[in-house]
Amino acid sequence: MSTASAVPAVPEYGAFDSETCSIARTLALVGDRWTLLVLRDLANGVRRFDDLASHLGIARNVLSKRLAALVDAELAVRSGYRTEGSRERYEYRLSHAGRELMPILLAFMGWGDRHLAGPQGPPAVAVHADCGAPVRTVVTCEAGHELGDRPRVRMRPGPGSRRRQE
Amino acid sequence: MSTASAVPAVPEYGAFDSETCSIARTLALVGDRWTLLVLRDLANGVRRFDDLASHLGIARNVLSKRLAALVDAELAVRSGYRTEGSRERYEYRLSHAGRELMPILLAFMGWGDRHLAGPQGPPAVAVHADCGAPVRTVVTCEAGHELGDRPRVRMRPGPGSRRRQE
DNA sequence: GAGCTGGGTTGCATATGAGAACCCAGCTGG
DNA sequence: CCAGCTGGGTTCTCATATGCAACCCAGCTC
Repeated sequence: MSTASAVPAVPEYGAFDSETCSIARTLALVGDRWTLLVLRDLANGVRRFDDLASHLGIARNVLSKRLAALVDAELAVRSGYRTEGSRERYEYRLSHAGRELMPILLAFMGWGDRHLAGPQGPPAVAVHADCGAPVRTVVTCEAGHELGDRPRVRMRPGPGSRRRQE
Repeated sequence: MSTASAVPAVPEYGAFDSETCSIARTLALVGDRWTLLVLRDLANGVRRFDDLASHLGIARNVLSKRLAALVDAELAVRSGYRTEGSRERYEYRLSHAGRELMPILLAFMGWGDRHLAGPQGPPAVAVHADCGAPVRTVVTCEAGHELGDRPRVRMRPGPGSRRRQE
């Protein structure tokens, strides 16, 4: 059963705690089946409960929980608004932290465009709001190299690393 | 209930099908609570069932299904290997397409580093395997602009776009 | 005062996940 | 030549999450 695996297969990496990892921590916030899609729609200006529910096809109770979790995590902000001749209603928008998730969404989009688009091409194109040119995510290193589609990357323990128990 | 919402709140965007979207399609493959973590570990060289199960803390039946799905989607490859004095065993590695998911993982990591790392700093640092310098993901446009942490992006329908039914 | 609309909550059926036990093939040691 | 170990799973049961439909409520218009 290899419990503690005295000699782990990948010593440098395997010895570190899986949950103490920025990927795992971020996924704990937004890594379920719906949250990233909710964020996508919020990023695209869909702000109202019913519009989100109907555009996403998500169950309303689930949407309710997701939105509450996003507000709780301060990735989204719920605020009241009122249009004339109508009582106060509520809407959701991304917070600054939430908007910083955009690169993640764009990375998903880039991969899907390259691997899952049919023969007709990608269903949507993301463009720079200022200049109108298509955008993409690239991986670069601080030495200025661009790492390409299959970046060769190694993980090193950082200052906040924690060894695995047991 | 606003079913078809004759005038959708975000006309240009809301009229398009939510599932016909590269983000949604990619999430359909890798967007559950475990798959991206499995991919992270595969990317870091953990290749064996027991090592994955014990490092991730994932239930073995779930790991089994996730790996089968990854192999099925050709994001991972299962192959036999044998060490001397031992029968044939199996291991999993990323395929080329799977390795191209790295930018997504790095985007998650970058966000978590900035928003969820404790006072001690990030738990791990991703470095360029060739030069050792830390890497990051950036969003750029084809006109050469760098879009920063909260990229201002607009979605336009692409060649493969589909309008929403009903 | 009846009905519409936005923004939800409640209750129930089903699907997915966790956790532990079990299984099987082939090596090795006694 | 059989017991036990190891890697790589499967099977079982139980808990949680999700989907779906129905319902609720407040304020506005008619």
